[in-house]
Amino acid sequence: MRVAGILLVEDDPSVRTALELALTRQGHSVTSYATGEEALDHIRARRPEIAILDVMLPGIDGVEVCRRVRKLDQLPVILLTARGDDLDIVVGLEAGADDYVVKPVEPRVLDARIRAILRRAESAASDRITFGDLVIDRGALKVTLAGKEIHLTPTELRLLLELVRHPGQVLNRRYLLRAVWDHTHIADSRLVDACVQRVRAKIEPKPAEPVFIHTVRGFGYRFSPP
Amino acid sequence: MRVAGILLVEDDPSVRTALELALTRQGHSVTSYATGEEALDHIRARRPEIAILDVMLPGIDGVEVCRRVRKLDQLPVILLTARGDDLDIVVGLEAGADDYVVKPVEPRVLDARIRAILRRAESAASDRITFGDLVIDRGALKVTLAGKEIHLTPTELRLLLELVRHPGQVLNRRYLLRAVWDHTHIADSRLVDACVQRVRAKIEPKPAEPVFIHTVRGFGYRFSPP
DNA sequence: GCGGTACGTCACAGTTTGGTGACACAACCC
DNA sequence: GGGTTGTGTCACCAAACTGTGACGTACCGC
Repeated sequence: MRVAGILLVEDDPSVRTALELALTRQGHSVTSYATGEEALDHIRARRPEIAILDVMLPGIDGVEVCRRVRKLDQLPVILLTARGDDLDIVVGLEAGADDYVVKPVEPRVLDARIRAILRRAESAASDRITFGDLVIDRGALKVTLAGKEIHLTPTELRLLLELVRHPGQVLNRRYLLRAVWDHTHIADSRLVDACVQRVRAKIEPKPAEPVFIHTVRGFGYRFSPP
Repeated sequence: MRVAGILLVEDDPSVRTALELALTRQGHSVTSYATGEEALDHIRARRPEIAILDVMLPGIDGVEVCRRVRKLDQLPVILLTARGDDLDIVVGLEAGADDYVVKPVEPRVLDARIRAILRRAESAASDRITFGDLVIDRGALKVTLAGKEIHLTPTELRLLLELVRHPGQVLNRRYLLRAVWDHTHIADSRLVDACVQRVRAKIEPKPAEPVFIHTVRGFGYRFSPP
């Protein structure tokens, strides 16, 4: 299961690569940078779910990135450092970090800490569902594909949500007409098909070979993640 | 500065006393117990702000207390242990703990971790919220934009507060009518829209391209910081 | 390959929706 | 009372959305 969009900032290429690999193996989707400046740009542009910042960075350091992020946002932050100095920990946490982890760290432990923080951060926040690159936020009514927000019209969104509510199930047109359009419509209308097509055009990388919304000839449509 | 009602559970009397003393010195108000059973009773009865649980306890251990607490509540939990085993950490965090601290711990560090967790837990409950340039002071009922105070009428303020209470969530008009106007109004009234426009006119730098209050066509409005 | 059926595609006009400014009225305060 | 402020409503407009039907295409059993 893919979980979070993680921003990793670490200037040492070998550590960065190792952590990125480890986190990816844990099922996270990771983007990494070597500098604080890039990280801040990424945060503003892409809104990751959590940031893991090395404290020692050239230019803007991790603690400073953390401080600036805190002015904008509730983005959870984990600080990462080679030094386990108590004062560093206190300063880091005072800067607004949610956790402070001393390198070297076991990937399992880092993963558990990430999940603990995300659990806390998101418990009050919206419920979102992730299918590979596709993220559907039912609270914010936002759909993103590979981090890019997709605009769906109300009907399209209702249709997608209805399909997603029953992953793997085939939903026939009559059912969808009642659930999404809530009227007992003319049975043989191209309405559902047209709407499915519109949704596909927006969320399917290749609409002709859909990976999310599959046609089940003679029955209806099935949403199943790739 | 206001501090927390902390529940401390630790069976070793000398450690318990030392921690209690240290945390009290940091300005916290601490209640301590030696067993998990007592802790659960206290949590149910007294609703502390945060629990610090030793993992090794006679009877119900800290991890189990944590698990049970999590079924009830969002109460923040820090697990405390003499063992720094990776597996323990993972298990503890998976049980729902917000942090995992290995003894012996510097009081300053424990304090910083407590504050970091409370900061996040209380950010939703705090009196002042900042979204970029926009500062909303729920205690003083004052709104400032880039340092300049904005005058909002009572209804406008209630609407803004309601939206801000659910950042990122789409709130529909019916909900807002009940929450802000508290009457089950005529369903198709432009009341909400008009009020949103008025708030926008005051807090949005460019009301035509709002950055705080977004329209979600067909559903309602969403407050999300820029 | 063929006929028949089911589904995909498309453009467009009618409809819906929300933004906007004006306005009436109530409440409130000198 | 007279002015001021706050609030709900309305009419109008632009923009966005959506159902529809015609037509093209894929699929299936034979």
